[in-house]
Order: sequence, then C-alpha cells, then structure tokens
Amino acid sequence: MNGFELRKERKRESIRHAAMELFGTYGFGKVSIKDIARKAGVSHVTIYNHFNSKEELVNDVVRTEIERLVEKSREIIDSESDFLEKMNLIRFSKVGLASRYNGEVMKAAINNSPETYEYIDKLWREKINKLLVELIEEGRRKGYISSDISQEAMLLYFDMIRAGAFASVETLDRIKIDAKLADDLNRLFLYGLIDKKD
Amino acid sequence: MNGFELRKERKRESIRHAAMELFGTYGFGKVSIKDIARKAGVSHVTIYNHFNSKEELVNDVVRTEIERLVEKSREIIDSESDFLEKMNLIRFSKVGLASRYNGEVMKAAINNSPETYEYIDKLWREKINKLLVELIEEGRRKGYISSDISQEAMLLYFDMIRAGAFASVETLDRIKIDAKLADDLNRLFLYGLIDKKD
Amino acid sequence: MNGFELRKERKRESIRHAAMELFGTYGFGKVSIKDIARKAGVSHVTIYNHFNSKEELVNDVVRTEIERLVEKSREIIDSESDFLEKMNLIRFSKVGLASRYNGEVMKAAINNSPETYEYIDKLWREKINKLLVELIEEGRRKGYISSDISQEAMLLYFDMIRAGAFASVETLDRIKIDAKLADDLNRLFLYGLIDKKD
Amino acid sequence: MNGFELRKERKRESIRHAAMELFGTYGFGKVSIKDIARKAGVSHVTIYNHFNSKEELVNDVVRTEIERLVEKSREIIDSESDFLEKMNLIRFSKVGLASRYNGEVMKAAINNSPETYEYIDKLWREKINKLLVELIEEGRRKGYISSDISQEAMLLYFDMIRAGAFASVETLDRIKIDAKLADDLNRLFLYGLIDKKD
DNA sequence: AATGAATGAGGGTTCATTCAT
DNA sequence: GATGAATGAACCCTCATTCAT
Repeated sequence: MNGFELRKERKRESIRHAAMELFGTYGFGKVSIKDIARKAGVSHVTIYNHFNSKEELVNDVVRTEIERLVEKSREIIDSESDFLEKMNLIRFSKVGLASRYNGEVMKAAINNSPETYEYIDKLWREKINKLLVELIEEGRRKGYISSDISQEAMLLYFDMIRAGAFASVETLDRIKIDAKLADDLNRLFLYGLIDKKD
Repeated sequence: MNGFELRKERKRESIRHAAMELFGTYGFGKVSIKDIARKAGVSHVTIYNHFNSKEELVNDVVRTEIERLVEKSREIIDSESDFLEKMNLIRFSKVGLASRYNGEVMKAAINNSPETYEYIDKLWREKINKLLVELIEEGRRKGYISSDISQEAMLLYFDMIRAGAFASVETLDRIKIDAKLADDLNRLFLYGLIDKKD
Repeated sequence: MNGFELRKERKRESIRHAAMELFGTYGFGKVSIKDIARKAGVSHVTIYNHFNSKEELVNDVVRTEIERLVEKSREIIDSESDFLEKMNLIRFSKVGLASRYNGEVMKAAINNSPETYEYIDKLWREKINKLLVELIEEGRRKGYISSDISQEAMLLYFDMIRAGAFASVETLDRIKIDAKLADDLNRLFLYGLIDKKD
Repeated sequence: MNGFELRKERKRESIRHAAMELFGTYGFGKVSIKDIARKAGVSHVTIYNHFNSKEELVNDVVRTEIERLVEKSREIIDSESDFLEKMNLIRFSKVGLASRYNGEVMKAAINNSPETYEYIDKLWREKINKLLVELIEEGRRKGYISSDISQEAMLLYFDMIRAGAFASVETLDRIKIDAKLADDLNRLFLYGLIDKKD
C-alpha cells in the first residue's frame, strides 16, 4: 500500500468507525448517511465515493466487526487453555467485545434488510460457526460433551444463547456488572436448569 | 357490546391483523401506515381514526400479542401436568405460538424506538415474567431446580433462550420441523452442555 | 318560531358560540371543524347539518358578530349625548366590545380567504360605515369637523385607527388598562400629532 | 463572498422572493413549501436545504423585509429635510415600500404563529420603533410636538396608523392613487379630526 | 336529526442518492 | 478526490367533507 492508498484506507477506516458507533447506538435504520458524514467530519458525498451505497457501507461495517470477533475467538481456541476455560473465555470474549455498541450493531444487523441479513448470516456461519465447531469437537474428544446430542443442536444452542445475550444491551450490562449473575448464567449454560440429583 | 361497537372492534381487529403480519415480516420501522392500510383494504386515515398514531398502533398490536401469549401460558401453568411436562409445554407453546409472524413481531419489537421498547419490556416483565416466576417457584418446591442459582439468573436465562429462539424465523422453523433437534435443544436447556459423568 | 325551530336555533347558537371562541383564540385557519364540534359537545357532522361548510360557518359567525357591533353603535349614535361624547363612546364601545376574542376574530377575519374577506368587508361597509357616516355628518352639522376634508378620508382614517387598535390584542389590553394612555390616544385621534401653537 | 457563496445567496434570495410574494398574497398559513418551490422553480427539498423549516423561512423573509424598511427609514431620518417633511416622507416611504406584497406580508405576519409573531414584534420594536423615537424626539426639540403626550402613546398611535394602513391592500392602493385622499389623511394624522376653531 | 366511519387531498419533513463544480 | 446543491420518493399526520346507519 503506497501513501495514496494508505490515506484512502485511513479515510475509509474513519468513516467505518463513525458509522459503527452510530449504528451501534441508534441502529442501522435510524442513522442517516449525513449523520455519519457529520460524525466523520466529511461530506456525505465522500461516503458515496468510498462506499457505493448505504447497504454496502453497512455490509462493510458488519464484515469488519465480525472479522475482529473471529480473530479474537481464533486466539482463544488456538491457546493452550483447558477446554472449560476456553468455553468461558469464548463466551466472555464475546461479551467483552460486546461493549455498548457491539451488542447494538449485532442486534440491528439481525433486523435489517433481508439482503443484509442474508449476508451477515452467511458470514457468521462461515467464520464464527466454523470456530465453534472446532471447539465442540475438542469438547467431544476430551469427553466433556456427550456425543448423542447433534452438533447442529449444539451450534443452535450456542447461537440462541448468544443471540439472547446480545438482544438487549441491558442484559449485557447486567452480566458485565454482576459477577454472581454471570457465574449463575454460566452454570446454567454448562449444566442446565435441572438439578441432577444422585 | 352492541352492533356499533362490535363492528368497530371488528375493524380494529382487521387493522391489527394486517399490521401484525406486516410488522412480523418486515419489522416496525419498515412498515408504513399506508402499507398497513393497503393490506387491510382501508384508507390510511381510517387507521388514524381507530388508532391515533403509528406508535399507538404498534403498542396496541404488541399488547394484544403478549396478552395472547400470557393467556396460553397461564393455561399451561395452571394445568395438572407434571413440572417437567409444563416446562416443555411452555417452551413449545411459545414456539408453537410463534408462527412466522410472531417471532418477527417480537424480534422487531426488541429493535424499535426506545419508548416502544420500554413499553413492551414493562408489559413483558409484568405479565410473562410473573408467570415464569410462578413456574420456577414450583420447580424449586418440587426439588427440580437447585436453590443456589438466583431467580434473577434463571429468568434471564429463560429470556435469553427465548430471545435467541425468536431472533430468527429460520431457527423457529427448524425447531418445528425437526423433532430430534427440538429434543436435543430441550435437553441442553434442562441439563446443560456438559456431560456430567458420575 | 315553534318548539322545533327553537331547539334548532339554540343548537345553531351553541355551535356559533363555540366557533366564535375558538376562532377568536386561535384564528380561523387553525381551528378545525372537529375542534368546534368537541367544544360544542356535538358530532362534527352535526355542524355540517346546520351550516353547510366551514366557510358558511365562518360567514355566519362573522355576520353575527358584526350585527352585535352595529346594534351597540346604533344605540350610542341615537342617544342624546353630545357629539364628542358619542365619538368617545363609539371608540370605547368598540374597544369595550373587543374583549380578548373579539379583537382576534376581526384580526383573523381580515386574513382569511379572499371570498370571506370580501364578504366581511361588504358587511362592514354596509353596516358599520353607514353608522359612522351618520356620526360624521352630525359632527359637521354641529361644526366640530371641518368640511374641507372628504368624508372618504375620514372614514378611512377611522378604519385605520380601528384596524390598528384591533391588530394586536396586546394593544387593546394596554389601552384598557392604562387610562392616561387611552386619553393620550384619544387626544391624538381628535387633535392630531402636531401642537398647534398661537 | 466568493463564487460559491454568491450563487448560494442568489438562490436563497430567489426562494425568499418567491416566498415573499406568495406569503404576501395568501398569508403564511395558506402557502405551502411546495407552492413556494413551484414558484421558485426548485424542488421543495432544496428549500429545506437552504432554510431548515417553514418557520425559519418565514422568519428569514420577515427579517429581510423589515431590514429593508429600516434602511429606507434611516435614510430619511438622517437626511437634511425639515421635520414635517420627514414625517411625510416616512409615512409615504412606508406606503411607497408597501407595494402589493409588502402590505400583505406585514398583515400576514401579524396573524401568524405566536412564536413568529413574537419574533417579528421584537424585531419591529428594536429597529423600527427605535427610529421613530428618534424622530419624535426631534419633533419635540423643534417644538412641533407637545410634550404632555407620552412617547408611549405616540409610538402606539404611529403603530396603529401604520397597522391600519397596512391592514388592507386596498387601502394602500387607494392612498397611492388618490393624492387628495393622501393629503387629507396626512392632515388628519397631523392635526386631528376636530376642527380647532380660534 | 344526529352520529361514527371513511376518505382524497394535501402539509411539513427526511432520506438515499445523483449532479456539477 | 472532495464537496455543496439538488431532487424524487416516501413518511407520518391533519383536514374538510361525504356516506351509511
């Protein structure tokens, strides 16, 4: 990347950043291109020069965000920690990543145009789920996870928990603040609602 | 209710119905009053005559939907079934209720304007959570649920699972179609991800 | 008028009354038929049954108001008072009549649709000006008013003073409250701005 | 002002001009933004780009108009003419300025929304009345105006005459056409209605 | 005679996007 | 490459008026 392209990429990044924050706070639908332009300190037409439409900007922002999440998860999975430890880290890493605006971004993404949703969903499955499958496989190999529950169900379960946690910023905030609550939830996630007696 | 009021309520219901379907499919923000009017086969002004603004229509639709859900849940909880049975029924009843548009409606509701969100959230907590608390209490009394996990965490867990399931129509559809999947998820929900070896 | 027509006229009067107050407070344009109906405690369609359109209602209200003013002025002019006394009374009677809403009604009338304006203007000339001409003639006969100023100019002058006073409610209020101010204005009206020395 | 700003100001001016004419003819309330856009030959959105709302456009138009009036009056008052001459010029200058749409603009302004009215009223008092006070003071110093009539009353009198003259376009037209009428009115204004016999 | 239901026309405003400089 | 100007489409909402009971 020469100086030219570097400057260009820097401007793109600053637009993306402004967009990300606004999308996170107000949702995709409520944020206008002009809002983003104002926050990024450029003309709104400049946004069209760099990204071709609002939809492309949204896609770009979301892709970037997911890639960051993938990177983080990758590190955890490839680390030397124990399986249960990784499981916690993954879930906490997500939660950790999900600072105020992250949760909102995902939440908004879910509710966007069908096309955008398809796009995000595909990305998610290709990248995040691939990582989770690896983790689950490790769990099975090490005997933590019973093999009579399908991988599909586990992925879905993971997804549901994740979507549930991300559905409300308030939820995330409560989890982050209240350690006992986080611990309880983790236990429910790992060992279920029912008290196995005997 | 005399003839006048009956016809009026019928018209209100038909508008609500059209609104419900559209909100469910496209989300609150994407559906205009005129869209609803077209679908309901009335002038859009008629909608304003019956509901005073878009926000009031949204609230009305959501309230109605939640009330239906409450009623259904109430029946289950008050029934004579065994606790685990009730648990399943509740979860299935929700899922069952959540035909295509139901899931979307809730999904959209989550993502709406702060005011509307507050409104829904309050309704939810007052009505649905009250029912769940009853059920959890019953679980505890009957020894199914360990008492060292806070009620708060359990409600949140329930909520997360629910929000997660409702987050994607596709998810709901898969659950409804695939009995093995539904069963696996139920086991994960009740007994957790980790295989307790003993 | 039999009982039937009496009840009918009473209803018309109550609608007129509600309309008058609202027009006075908010101006013709800002008051809707439904506003009037609400205030009069009838259905808005009832207004259409009694008056055929908003314009006709406006005309009716204005006509009524002017007729009241004419009646009051007539009494003054036909009274036994001295000319200057009558002059004062007329001006004060107008001002007196112009309690908050009267001034506004006239003000609003001036700014209404061309047709309505024409209508009011015609009424005004036919009724109020006719009275003023009588009064001016009396002034001339009794030697108060010089005859080398045209009647037309005097009428216009009167009109300007009246329109000016009515243009702002605030003005009317100040005049009513401040006796010295009222007196000064009267002197300016009768003897002019310039101090005739000699 | 560079080329950019010049073109911008020109467009603003053309919109203002179209708005002014329409407001003058039909009143603020009756003229829609789209009407103005049509007359100015631009999209109605362009108006929103230059002025932010209808209210701001109205305020801008009125401010501009008053500023023009102030400028003209300032010239007269600062000139070398005799006091009575200035008095006439001022009144005629106003009348002269009040070509068809001017009178209507003021008339409409009087009847507008409370906020806009407040705004105009303040401007008027700060600018126009300040000039009049200067003129009245000059009249007093030079012995034309008796000092036992309060300044307040004189300003109000001036205002009433002005408002009266401006209340009806027809009035202004008659004054402009008929020299004898203008002269008579001037005499009434300066020397009053009553023939002071000595 | 009185009313609630229903509507077409229109008002102010915002937005994503294109044009011209 | 960056920008201000311009716009068509759409949105929420209100109003005077007519229809059906």
